[in-house]
Amino acid sequence: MALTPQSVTIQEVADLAQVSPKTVSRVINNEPLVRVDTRERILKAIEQLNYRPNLNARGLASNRSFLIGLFCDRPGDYLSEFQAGAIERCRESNLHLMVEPWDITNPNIDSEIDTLLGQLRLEGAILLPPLSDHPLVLAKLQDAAIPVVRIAPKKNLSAAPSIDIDDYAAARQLTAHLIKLGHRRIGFMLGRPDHGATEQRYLGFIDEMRAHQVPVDKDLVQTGNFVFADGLVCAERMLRAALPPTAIFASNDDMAAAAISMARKFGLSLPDELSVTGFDDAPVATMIWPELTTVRQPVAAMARIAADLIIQFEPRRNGWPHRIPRHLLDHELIIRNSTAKPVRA
Amino acid sequence: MALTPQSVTIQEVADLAQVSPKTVSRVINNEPLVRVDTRERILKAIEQLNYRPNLNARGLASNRSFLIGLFCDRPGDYLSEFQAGAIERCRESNLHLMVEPWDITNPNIDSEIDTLLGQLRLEGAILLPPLSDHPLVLAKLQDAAIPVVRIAPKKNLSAAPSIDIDDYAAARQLTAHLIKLGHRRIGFMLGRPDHGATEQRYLGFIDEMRAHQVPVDKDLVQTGNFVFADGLVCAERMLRAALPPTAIFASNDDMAAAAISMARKFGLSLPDELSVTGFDDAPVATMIWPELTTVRQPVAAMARIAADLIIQFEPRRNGWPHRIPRHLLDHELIIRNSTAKPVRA
DNA sequence: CCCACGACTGACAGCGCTGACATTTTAACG
DNA sequence: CGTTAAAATGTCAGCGCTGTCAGTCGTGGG
Repeated sequence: MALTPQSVTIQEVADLAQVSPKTVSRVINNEPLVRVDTRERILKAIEQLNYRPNLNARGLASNRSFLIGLFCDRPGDYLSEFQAGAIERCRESNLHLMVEPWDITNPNIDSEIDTLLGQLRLEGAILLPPLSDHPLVLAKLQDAAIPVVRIAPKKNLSAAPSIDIDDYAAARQLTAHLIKLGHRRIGFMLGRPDHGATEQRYLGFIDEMRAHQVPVDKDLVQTGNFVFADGLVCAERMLRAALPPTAIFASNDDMAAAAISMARKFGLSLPDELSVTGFDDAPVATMIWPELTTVRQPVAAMARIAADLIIQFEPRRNGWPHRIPRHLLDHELIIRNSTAKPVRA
Repeated sequence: MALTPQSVTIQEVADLAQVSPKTVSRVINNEPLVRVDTRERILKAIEQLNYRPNLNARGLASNRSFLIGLFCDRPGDYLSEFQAGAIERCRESNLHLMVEPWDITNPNIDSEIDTLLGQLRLEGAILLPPLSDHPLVLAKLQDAAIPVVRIAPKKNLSAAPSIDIDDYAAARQLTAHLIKLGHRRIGFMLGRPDHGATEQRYLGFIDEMRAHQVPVDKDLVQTGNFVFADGLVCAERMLRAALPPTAIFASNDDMAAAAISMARKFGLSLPDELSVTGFDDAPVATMIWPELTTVRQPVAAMARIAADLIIQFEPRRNGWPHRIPRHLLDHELIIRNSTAKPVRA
């Protein structure tokens, strides 16, 4: 009946530990009336078999769900656009969205994923970067036969469909915009190295610079990890350079905001003495002055498609309905007033 | 066995529609081989009995979960601090967080909640404003005997525990800070009227002003609904006034950012010609210049406590472990450089 | 030595639903 | 009108676990 190979059940644990399933159940639920040595024997069996109780069965028998709802109004400060898009699509099909943050630096991620996947049979998983490229996570999900959608992945580590925008093309456009304005010394702030977008945006920048025969000064390429604080440091280094840039291409809006903040500390008048471009069109893009020239990603749409792909997935055929492994969505170049012609000294 | 009164089952629907449970199941799952009139009869029965299939049973029988995981790295742009805190606590107890946004202007919220609660038996629900005060939501959850924790609620509509900071006291402190700097004309931007914090922050402002015998000009009190765009409008109105303020108390950081943005358009030098205070210490607070004087809320801690309360809840006794209905957490006044002594003309 | 009693464990049914398969009905056609 | 296949519906077991309640075991007191 099961679509997947039978996972370990309470009965198997009971057999191994030479007790009844009920006693195993007692241990699982931390009930008191179990002798210490019995409990230990059972615990050992659980460990040995790598047993994870099935939440549906537990829930059905005991009338629980093991789920907590976080109720809120429409997405605002608290909820990201992405979640909102995914949740909306889930609702249409009577599904629910479970958010599972994972610290990729955690060495236990392995067993934690086992626990999650062992407990409940997810309909699918949407992977945000940098998890889109995490080999272990991808492997585990594949083993569990859980359909996966990767958002903005780096490599083709998996046959799973991916969704992203053409970061490379967008970066070229943004760079072209700066060059067209007359900039020749342009600094670049890289994002987190484990995000796929980081490389694409950089390549787009480089290629467009080359195409216009504008030299790229390696001193003006710095890693800001998509973080405001790091962006501050990058910007400071660039502005202190012997020949400071007249424009900075930051790989996201937070770092762009940092560049603007730092430029202000240097007493520069914006955007005349320094043009800055961001990426993402985050809320901050229009909350600062000058407002950021940036690239808007259709984040909610990406999320919706991701959820939709999972919902459309045909488990029987073990296949995706449309054989489009790679969805490239349109981005939009948004020119605001953080970019202008450079003033010549 | 059930802790709650037996809910409607597929059998009851089958009886009413004079078919077998299996056929009802076919309708639920949108299987094709059901005659149109049979389908309609069943649909009518479902409607009439207000039947909602039990997800645990469905999942157990068909080896599914009806849950989609959204996998991501540690909370950043996409994930709010609040969620992160709640999820962390849930993990410790092997629970999962399901995010359920609800549009309170949606007239169908009633039946949507029914659907959700009918489908799965939530362990508990955390209500964020303005849902913390939504009478219908509160009533439904109470009927379903689902423990509720209300975040920053407005009224005592419910016996459920609540968690918040002392918005009133914090607003008084912030106001005192401005008055101490020498401000006498202070504008105030109200938040969304349906948030409990809105009133408390305003009252704190008013009372502190009165305590120092500083008059409050009604023209300088405007509603910005916690939104940047509205804040822009408010700020413009205030700055256009015959006697513009020397300081603006914005009820959150987004609106404070708007005030700063607008002040810049008016050519004011900040913070000398206009002091601005925010509230929340949102990311934007330190991404703009001048950085915002604001109040930091322990958001993650609040979330953690909320989840913890639900986990600690004793369903058998139908009671909360510690009889502390109202948790007041400490806030922190953060003075940055968006506030300064007013320059006198 | 027996009994009572508490500590511990097991037997068993059933939570609500669906998969596999059996059976009945309907439609199609000569 | 009979035959046949397809369509529509039903039967039944069982998903994996826990609640209830009925044991079993060991210990201390009489």
